[in-house]
Amino acid sequence: MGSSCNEIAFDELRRGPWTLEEDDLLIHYITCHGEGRWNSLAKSSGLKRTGKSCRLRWLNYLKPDIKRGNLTPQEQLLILELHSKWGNRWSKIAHQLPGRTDNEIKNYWRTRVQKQARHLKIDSNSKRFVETLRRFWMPRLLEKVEQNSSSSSSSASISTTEVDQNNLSSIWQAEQTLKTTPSSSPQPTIMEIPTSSSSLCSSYSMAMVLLENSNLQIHPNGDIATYYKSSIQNNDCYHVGIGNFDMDFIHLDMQAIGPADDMLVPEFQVAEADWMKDDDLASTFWSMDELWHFRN
DNA sequence: AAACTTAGCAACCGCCTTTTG
DNA sequence: GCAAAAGGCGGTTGCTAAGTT
Repeated sequence: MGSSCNEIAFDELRRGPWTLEEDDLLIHYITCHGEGRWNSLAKSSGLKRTGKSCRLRWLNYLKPDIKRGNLTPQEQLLILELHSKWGNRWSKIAHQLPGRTDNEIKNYWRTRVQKQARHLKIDSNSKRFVETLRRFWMPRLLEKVEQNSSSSSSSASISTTEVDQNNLSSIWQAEQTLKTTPSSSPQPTIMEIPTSSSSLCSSYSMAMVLLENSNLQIHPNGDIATYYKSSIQNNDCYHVGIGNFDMDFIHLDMQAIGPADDMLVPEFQVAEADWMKDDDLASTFWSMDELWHFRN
């Protein structure tokens, strides 16, 4: 269909890995003219690439706010939770993880998570695998989050789990709102979570991390969470919903420690199916820590 | 040391949706 | 309202480095 001129142009299109020169050209062009209109951008910039290729390179690699390096346990937890909720909606999941791309999350899922499914001979899309993640892996990640935070609090090193005390107090206030709500209330209470909490990486509980992440991404301008409170075996239980994000928590009362150490712990207890009692499966899963990137 | 395998990830492909003229 | 172009998304491929035999 195209003219011979266009065919020649097509033949000249570059493919494969980008060179430093091409990256510089793209960055410089976008800095001057902004992103978008990728096809005309590709032509005007002098790059011998398709518009799609330029767009992908920019969004997945060159954009300044791209975060590089291993996913943190917090991020892994969030991916697992969101994937169980939304499935392979990589772009949607990526929107909940600042600086992470859909491609990166997709790769993570395929290379790490599906590998485990294969290892366990479980279909990664099956309910059973989801339960395995919830029962064995998510608590393990949670443990890792706690470990990281305690080690970071005892050293001066900067890490993603470093606590911003001001934001922590905001979260604490939000939690107080949660706790003071009558448990007999038949209607969900609306709770506002301050946006200033967005940069918090809580070292105290995954619940806080999840709240923070959800807050950060779903409602950037004044956030509203709904929750239900109930009580099981003397523990306060909460169901928290922020936007499309829902999760159950148990409140563990640790009075002597004080506000910042009061914990909300995700409730991963699910109805125990027979296969869950399979010691072999459990030990197989637990022994796979080294295969996962719990470091960082 | 060489051959082979595996893991990780950047990049491409094709399809679908949205935007533009 | 329609067709073409552009953008977006999920699936797949292929390359490279690291690990294993």
